[in-house]
Amino acid sequence: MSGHYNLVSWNVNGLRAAIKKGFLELLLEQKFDIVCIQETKVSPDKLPREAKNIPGYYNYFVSAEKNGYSGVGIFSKQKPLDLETGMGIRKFDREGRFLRADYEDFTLMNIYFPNGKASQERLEYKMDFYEIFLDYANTLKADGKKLVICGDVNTAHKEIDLARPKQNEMISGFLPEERAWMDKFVAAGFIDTFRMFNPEGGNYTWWSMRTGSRKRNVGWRLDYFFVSENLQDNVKSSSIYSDIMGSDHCPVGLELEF
DNA sequence: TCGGGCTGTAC
DNA sequence: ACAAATGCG
DNA sequence: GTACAGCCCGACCGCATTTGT
Repeated sequence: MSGHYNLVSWNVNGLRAAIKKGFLELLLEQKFDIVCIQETKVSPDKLPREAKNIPGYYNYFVSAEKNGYSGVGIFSKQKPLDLETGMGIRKFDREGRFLRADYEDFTLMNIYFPNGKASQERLEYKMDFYEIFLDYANTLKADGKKLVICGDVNTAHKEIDLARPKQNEMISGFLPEERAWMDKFVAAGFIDTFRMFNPEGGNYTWWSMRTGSRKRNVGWRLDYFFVSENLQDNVKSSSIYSDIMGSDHCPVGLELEF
């Protein structure tokens, strides 16, 4: 069995706006075998025709019940053997944050984890989502599945993962409890693939739009590719495409070799 | 995220 | 049809 | 009385939707 997969994950901050800024080029160049996107902010019936008719790709979407909110999607050259559109828990599934695609060589999960900044309630919702997801991933792992987990995790794991750690210790996205969950997730055997190759600070995937932070690189690393330990040897590279514009996040990438 | 305006403390 | 306000991040 | 560190607060951008005229 041998194969090569080039994957990319991108929080596009509104798919329709991203398309106007040239998002579809990423697909038309055919460089990636699988493209995972988050924050599509669109329901399937409002999705532009051209996004559904990209030569060479199957496409799958879930959306929130609330209009213009959340939503994730996958473009895939290979047709997955199976597709799941949620974790099976209504309070999470109604926000369109989870897609799972099963391939012969691995199981892919594309996730837009909740943002906890708005209120205490939303922080609790985020922490609940984290716990349920870890249970879900551990169950698949116990089955011997090879897991690839990507998306917007909405937490910077360590001090090295954001430009202003001290100022944000009490802000959702870098709270002790959020970071502790990421410790637990990693301890459970899920590998932050970017750190397999790059130990340096200054590598971020999100920059605030409000004060021109991106050109000064005042950012956070919120977007990740994780793999289960049984896939570690198949990881060929993991990257941050910080020069690709069109969203307040930039894409992250993973190359797998079987 | 960043600056202004306010407080308090140190010298 | 356009402008302003709102919700969310 | 001046200097400085620390805290609080508000404006800030962009997407999509809803509301108002």
